[in-house]
Amino acid sequence: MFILVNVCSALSSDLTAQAKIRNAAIAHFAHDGFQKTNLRAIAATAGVSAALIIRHFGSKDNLRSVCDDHVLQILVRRARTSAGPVGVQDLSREYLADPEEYGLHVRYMVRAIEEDSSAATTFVNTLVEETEGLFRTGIADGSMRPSSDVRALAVLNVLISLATLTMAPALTRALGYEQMGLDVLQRVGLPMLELYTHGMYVDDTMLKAARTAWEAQQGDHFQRKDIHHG
Amino acid sequence: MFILVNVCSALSSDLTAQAKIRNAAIAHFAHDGFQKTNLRAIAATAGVSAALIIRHFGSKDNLRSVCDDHVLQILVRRARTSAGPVGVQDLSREYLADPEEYGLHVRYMVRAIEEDSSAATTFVNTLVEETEGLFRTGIADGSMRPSSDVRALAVLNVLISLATLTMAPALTRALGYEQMGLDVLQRVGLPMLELYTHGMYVDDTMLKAARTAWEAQQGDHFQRKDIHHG
DNA sequence: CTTGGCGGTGAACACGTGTTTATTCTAGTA
DNA sequence: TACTAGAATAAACACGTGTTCACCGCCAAG
Repeated sequence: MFILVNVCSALSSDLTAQAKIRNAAIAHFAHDGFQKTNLRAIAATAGVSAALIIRHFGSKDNLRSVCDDHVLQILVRRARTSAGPVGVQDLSREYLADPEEYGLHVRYMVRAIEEDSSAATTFVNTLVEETEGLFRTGIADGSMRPSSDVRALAVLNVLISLATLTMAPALTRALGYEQMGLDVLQRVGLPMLELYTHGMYVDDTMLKAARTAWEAQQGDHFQRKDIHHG
Repeated sequence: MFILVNVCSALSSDLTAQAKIRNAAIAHFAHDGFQKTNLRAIAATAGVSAALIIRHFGSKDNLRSVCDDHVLQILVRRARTSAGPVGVQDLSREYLADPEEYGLHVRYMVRAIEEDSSAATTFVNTLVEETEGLFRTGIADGSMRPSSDVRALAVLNVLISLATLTMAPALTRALGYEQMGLDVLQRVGLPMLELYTHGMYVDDTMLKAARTAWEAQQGDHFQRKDIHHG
């Protein structure tokens, strides 16, 4: 229901059954996540039977990887071409600008990131790559400060941009709004830009302290127990 | 398996069955998420039968809410007492400092945030509140720059801190590391501190542009279609 | 007209999993 | 010892869901 009717425009016409299924699956995965959507719901949205999905895609997992590839291709192409001037919160701005198409794909990727699928890795890497390039040119032409670690800075920025999407509900509520919207985004975007232009500390006490502390720690950091992940 | 053996110390002793089940559930929910863990796995870790879980907690959902309350209580108390000087990446630092106990609870909360449970809202709100208070005193004593919107700045900071946790796998890989660890955290932490002390733009071109653009847009922003969420 | 491939379907199967039920074990008490 | 309340369990149940299977039009080729 809900937004699923919106994408009917993308599947009501004379598309092939495979495309209809794929689009319906993308919509459902983006809206409910991979695990929570069942094949019968996808089938209903696509106007086919559940058996046909298996016939065409073999399994639910394979359907997912096909959707991954499709969304990834679209988003990556879009990320490469539309290298905006800021490049930081483009993602969230475009997300709100065109909820029907772009928003669907971005939401799909957000879900993929949360579930840590392989497509998410490629997507994040592409974003980092583009951002890093943007930063390097910015530093070269003098519009940006030089950084000790451009790569890490790019990662940090992508992280922040994506975080506003993945944690949109919590963020929205924390600011007292009901629904994510342009107002919420501007409310967060302004401090973000302020942070980007002049930071939030008045001097470099913290920075120096951290630098010396970490340099001193370099000798024994390897004897720490590592932490397991996923 | 994996980290679950680590928490055996917390449940192998003479705890009551309810506590054993609760701890086992917290470990499993933190490690695999709510949906992917089944009652029989929790029962096995706790050394009891699946039926006993239902007997004591009524349902899986209720068990979840009990775990939510328990973890929330611990984390909130800890957040309130240990108001560190920086307050920004404390979370991730403590996360790595004590993976066995604190890390488990933080991971639990990260999962709760991803699944957007009600406990996550309370937790995020608490963090934002604490951070905002920290910022206001920092601004008052002159160690921090004044901000046009302290609340939003606090939200932004909590967002960034939590993002490094929720997207730890993607972040780690984007920097070319195998596993999250102190090295990764320092690699991101340094640019973060640099960003916090002097920003990354050399002038306020972007900031001014955004400000004027948004002010001009204030007249017609309400006629945009809103986006639906979750 | 028959035939064979192809897109498509409904019903059934297999299995994981939350929950229920009947039963057993255990400890405290008279 | 006998009894009872509650803790704990194994087995069964209910149900959702991915997948398989037998079958059905339909349409071009012979």
